[in-house]
Amino acid sequence: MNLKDLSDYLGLSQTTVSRALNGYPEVSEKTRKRVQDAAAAHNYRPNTRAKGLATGRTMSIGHVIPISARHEIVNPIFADFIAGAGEIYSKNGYDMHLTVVPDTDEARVYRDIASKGSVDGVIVHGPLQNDPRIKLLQDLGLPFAVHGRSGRGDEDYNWVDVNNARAFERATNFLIDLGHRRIALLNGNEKMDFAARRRLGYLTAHGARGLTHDPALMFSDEMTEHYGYASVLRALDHPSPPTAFLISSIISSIGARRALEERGLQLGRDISIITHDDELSYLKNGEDLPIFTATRSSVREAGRICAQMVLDVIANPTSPPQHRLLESDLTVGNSTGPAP
Amino acid sequence: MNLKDLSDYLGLSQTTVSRALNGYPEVSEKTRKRVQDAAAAHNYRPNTRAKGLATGRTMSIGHVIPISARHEIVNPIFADFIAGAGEIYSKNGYDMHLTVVPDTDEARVYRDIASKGSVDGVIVHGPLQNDPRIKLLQDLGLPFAVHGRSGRGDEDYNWVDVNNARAFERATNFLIDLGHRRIALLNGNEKMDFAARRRLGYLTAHGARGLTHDPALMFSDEMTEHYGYASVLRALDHPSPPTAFLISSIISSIGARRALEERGLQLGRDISIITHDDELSYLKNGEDLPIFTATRSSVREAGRICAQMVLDVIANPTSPPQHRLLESDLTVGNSTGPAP
DNA sequence: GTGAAAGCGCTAACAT
DNA sequence: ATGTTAGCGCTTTCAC
Repeated sequence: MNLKDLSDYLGLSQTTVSRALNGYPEVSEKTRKRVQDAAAAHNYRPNTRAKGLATGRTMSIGHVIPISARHEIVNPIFADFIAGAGEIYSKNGYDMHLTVVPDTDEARVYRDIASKGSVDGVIVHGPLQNDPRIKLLQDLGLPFAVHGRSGRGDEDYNWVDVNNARAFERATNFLIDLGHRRIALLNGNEKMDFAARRRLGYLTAHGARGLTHDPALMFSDEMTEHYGYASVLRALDHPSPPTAFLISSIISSIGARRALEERGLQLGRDISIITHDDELSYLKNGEDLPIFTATRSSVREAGRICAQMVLDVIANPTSPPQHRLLESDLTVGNSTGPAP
Repeated sequence: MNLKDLSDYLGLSQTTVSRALNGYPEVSEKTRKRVQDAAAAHNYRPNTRAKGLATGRTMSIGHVIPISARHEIVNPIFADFIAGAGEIYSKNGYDMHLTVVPDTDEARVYRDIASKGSVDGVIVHGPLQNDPRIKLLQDLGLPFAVHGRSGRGDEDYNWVDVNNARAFERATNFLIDLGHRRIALLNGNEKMDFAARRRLGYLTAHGARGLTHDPALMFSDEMTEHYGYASVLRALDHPSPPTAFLISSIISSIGARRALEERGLQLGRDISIITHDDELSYLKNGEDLPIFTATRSSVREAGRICAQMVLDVIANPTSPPQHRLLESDLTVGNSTGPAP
């Protein structure tokens, strides 16, 4: 059932039917009602492509997901973010367009997307420090918002980010307050902006307390289970091993726990860990401690905000860039204890 | 740059340019070369919507992701599956179209998708037992493939699934062989087909050994961290607590471990757990044991297979339904030990 | 081997 | 308040 069929059936012109359905005021209420009923009865939906062609808007937003060629991992955070963004899109009649690319030829994909005219805007995932994609998108004139940031010069594009630096500064301080002096950092890949900021927070806390950090206890890589496992073993093999671990991801945390189990170390007694993204933090102690984890639900919220941002830019292309720095909102407390 | 601009520039008709670019044989090689070079130089990409309108194919596949209204969780498995599917799509010039919906109005979304003509086919995620979506899609005549299955009568649609029943049967047997007699099952929501099959495998193993299962040790819900945490605590509070846990998801496994830590139970000594989806299984013991986990990489492979299936159906709509039952391919061994 | 023209399903000026 | 008409950018007959 297309517009022509429907209008033939109703004995009206396509125009009138279209107007009735799209809420134009010049249609008589009686006609509108008749049209709407018929449309509903015949399950009519305007063809998206035709509508897009005619209006010049696609009503869809692109998400480009870079995949490391090296590892078979996709950050699970992504799923929650998508869920949040999806909510906003549905609510506004938008679709979501996903492209999965090897991180090697991302630029090409953006160019494609722009010239194929398949989306009205784009969300950038997993920004690196000084990510070239941002300039590229600006040059292409494609509306976009970034989940995260990309180094300095954050003023001239739209982004939503959590305060990673502060989160890790707080977490580190918390462990220092418990008496820990050797704190290992299992960070993400520090080419990624979020990981660089986390590292910074970790270092800031050390600096403020006059503590020196030990590079041998600082790890950086894609946050797989195996990485968590292997890094913990390496840290423990250090002549002067850490008494606490600060872990960037729940997935790596599993590997880390496995390694600690193997070494017979009991959490909260022999060793402490704090894991970012760990939803369960608040369960163990109800105390109102400072906060530093970005949980699944806050990632989802970030998705909502980010999606809304692109829609805003599309609606009003000349408005100034928007920024949102989210503070995390859960309390500390996973398997942490005083230094042994 | 569109077709008209390009053909004007070349002094050719749109027809010829289109033919040259789409590999039609009647174009002279000289012209073709000239056209291709110009297209590349000007970064020309045919407009997707216009092409779609003209050909009647959208070159895009829809993925509909149901979200529980109740919980803020999205199965992380999804991300890996998407990654695999995305690879296949890119390779074949297809796009991926994502719709996130509250599980309450999924049917409407499928109807929308079908009548809006925005995709050539669909992948069904997270099938329930006797999922009504399958009949709906068959009625709508939309090509589709299911990730997973949907109860009995699996013959008349396309699916890719892992052998969940066998996986859990093996895992249970493995624990029984180690001497465990009280094995708790932390299953997913048993309305979902995969969870029902896992339960079945668990029960089959008990039945074959003449053991009775204790319903008080069998849990079923969405696989959140909190669910893992709470279920383990409940199981341990049982007058006759389990000596082992079989856990359906790595996310719940984290909660479970947290609970065990709190009770001071040491894995592999006081208590055993085996977690489905745990990538690290093979690390601890190199032994060549039977296999039962679906890992991230095999989920990715499932995504590839499933995507290829829809493309096949689209290319050849009359071909008989395809089925692929994947056996899992990693060895046992996470935090398991003999019964204490 | 190349081009003119119709049409995919819709919207939006421009009538009336 | 309703209809006519001309596109949106492409593919595809049909003609030369």
